[in-house]
Amino acid sequence: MKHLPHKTIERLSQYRRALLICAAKGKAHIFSHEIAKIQHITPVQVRRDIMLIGYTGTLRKGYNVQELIDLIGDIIDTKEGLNVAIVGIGNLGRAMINYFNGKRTKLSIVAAFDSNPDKVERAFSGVKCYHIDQMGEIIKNENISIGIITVPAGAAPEITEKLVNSGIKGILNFTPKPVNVPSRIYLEEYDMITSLEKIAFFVKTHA
Amino acid sequence: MKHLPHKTIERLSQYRRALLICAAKGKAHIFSHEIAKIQHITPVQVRRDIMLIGYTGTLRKGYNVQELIDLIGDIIDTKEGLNVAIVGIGNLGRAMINYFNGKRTKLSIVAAFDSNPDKVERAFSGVKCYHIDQMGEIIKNENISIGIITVPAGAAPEITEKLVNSGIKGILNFTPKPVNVPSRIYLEEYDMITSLEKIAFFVKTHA
DNA sequence: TACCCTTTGTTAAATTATTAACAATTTTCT
DNA sequence: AGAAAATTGTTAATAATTTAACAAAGGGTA
Ligand SMILES: NC(=O)c1ccc[n+]([C@@H]2O[C@H](COP(=O)([O-])OP(=O)(O)OC[C@H]3O[C@@H](n4cnc5c(N)ncnc54)[C@H](O)[C@@H]3O)[C@@H](O)[C@H]2O)c1
Ligand SMILES: NC(=O)c1ccc[n+]([C@@H]2O[C@H](COP(=O)([O-])OP(=O)(O)OC[C@H]3O[C@@H](n4cnc5c(N)ncnc54)[C@H](O)[C@@H]3O)[C@@H](O)[C@H]2O)c1
Repeated sequence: MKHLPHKTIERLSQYRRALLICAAKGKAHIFSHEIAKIQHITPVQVRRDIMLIGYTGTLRKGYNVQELIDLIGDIIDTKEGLNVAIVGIGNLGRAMINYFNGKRTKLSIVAAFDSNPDKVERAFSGVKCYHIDQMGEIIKNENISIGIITVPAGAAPEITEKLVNSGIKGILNFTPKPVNVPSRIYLEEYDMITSLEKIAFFVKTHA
Repeated sequence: MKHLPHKTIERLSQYRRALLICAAKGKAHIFSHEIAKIQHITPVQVRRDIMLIGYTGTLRKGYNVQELIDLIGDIIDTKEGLNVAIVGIGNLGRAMINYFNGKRTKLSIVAAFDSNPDKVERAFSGVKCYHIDQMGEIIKNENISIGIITVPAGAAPEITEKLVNSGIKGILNFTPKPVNVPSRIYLEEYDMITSLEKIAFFVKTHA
């Protein structure tokens, strides 16, 4: 197994999410076309992705759900797990913490930061909120490697810089303001408006 | 201008978002490399996208910001605009309404739905919340064509079906449960965990 | 004027991603 | 046993996307 395509990594994450649900329902084996149905893709693509990670199913029986979950874990997760911090405990930040909380063992939100004194020193869905000035210290002490940005757009550049200076390795930016990071840092950005506008375009052109 | 690639549509939406900020700052012209810098892509890609939509800049002066905004609008937006509904007024739903509110003229969230009686008949960031049972009626009356799903994952299939039966044209699903829709409906799904796991993978392999 | 620099627009090449095709194997059925 | 059906694994083909290459044009400047 050499270089996994970007898109394959995304799909593996999604397969695992679906597989965990199957496992919870007591399903022991799954066919490529079942995974495909769930993810709205083709069975060939599923088989190809699984081939790329070197896993082999059983003919006419499909893939062993638990084995596949474990293997995807070996690829995506690190042994000790990675710690995550979230900056900005507004509506979106709270939604994210709340959603994430307790979902993953290998990826955990261990700290929150905010500048509003009403929020610091409180816990949100079990995650303690610190003042933004403590960021450098906490990120180092808690060995945090990923930061999620959910502050107002105007504060994004400043927060990004703080995260970078604190030694973060990856950033997920939810503000509509694109931020700049050194190339060693992996940056991912998401904005709902792009998703909606894409839908709008296809609704329009398909009409 | 024939078929615009999927990816180009996404980027056009992002360009416009950035261009609107530039316009607000009073910037009249912009170079391909400036747009590229903001979006973390190459200037060639920007020029190519702009070529595909048939716009032409001025040599050594760049693109006219307002013209480009307008043209992207012509491509993505419909003349009268599209109406959007959001289902599930929890943390995430409120974050989304609040973010979206007042941002776009051509795309507006005109109704919210929830099953919790404490939430119906109230307004959230200016959007009125109706009971889920009124969905069919309101979607037709208000001419809503896009639905955003932010209910608990378990309720996603049922809500999807309701939206489909109400005649919705496009769906943006934020629950971690992939849903099924007829092929005439454009579906977009987003899950933060995929983003985070992708970051985790690249942080791990780049280390 | 002649030359250099910048920046666009476009075609061509390279890369990445998806889909198709099909052999191989196991199970089921007759 | 033999035929039919289902399903995986893999290679080959196709399609989509990005990147490179470069000509053309405008402006600055010696
Ligand atoms: N990408 C998306 O789809 C999407 C959706 C909704 C919102 N958003 C964006 O996410 C961000 C947060 O949205 P929200 O609704 O949670 O906003 P919010 O105003 O509710 O929350 C912002 C939080 O950040 C804190 N904050 C402000 N300045 C800060 C600073 N300098 N340092 C640390 N903390 C600071 C505030 O105290 C507040 O708690 C906004 O930028 C919004 O535009 C993005
Ligand atoms: N994609 C992402 O990145 C992301 C992030 C956070 C949360 N989520 C998901 O988004 C969803 C909402 O998250 P949240 O934190 O806002 O949850 P929440 O519990 O705060 O809100 C859910 C809302 O849906 C309403 N609801 C429940 N059942 C309903 C039904 N049958 N019909 C109509 N309304 C109903 C509830 O009354 C509540 O208001 C969850 O599925 C969560 O997993 C996704």
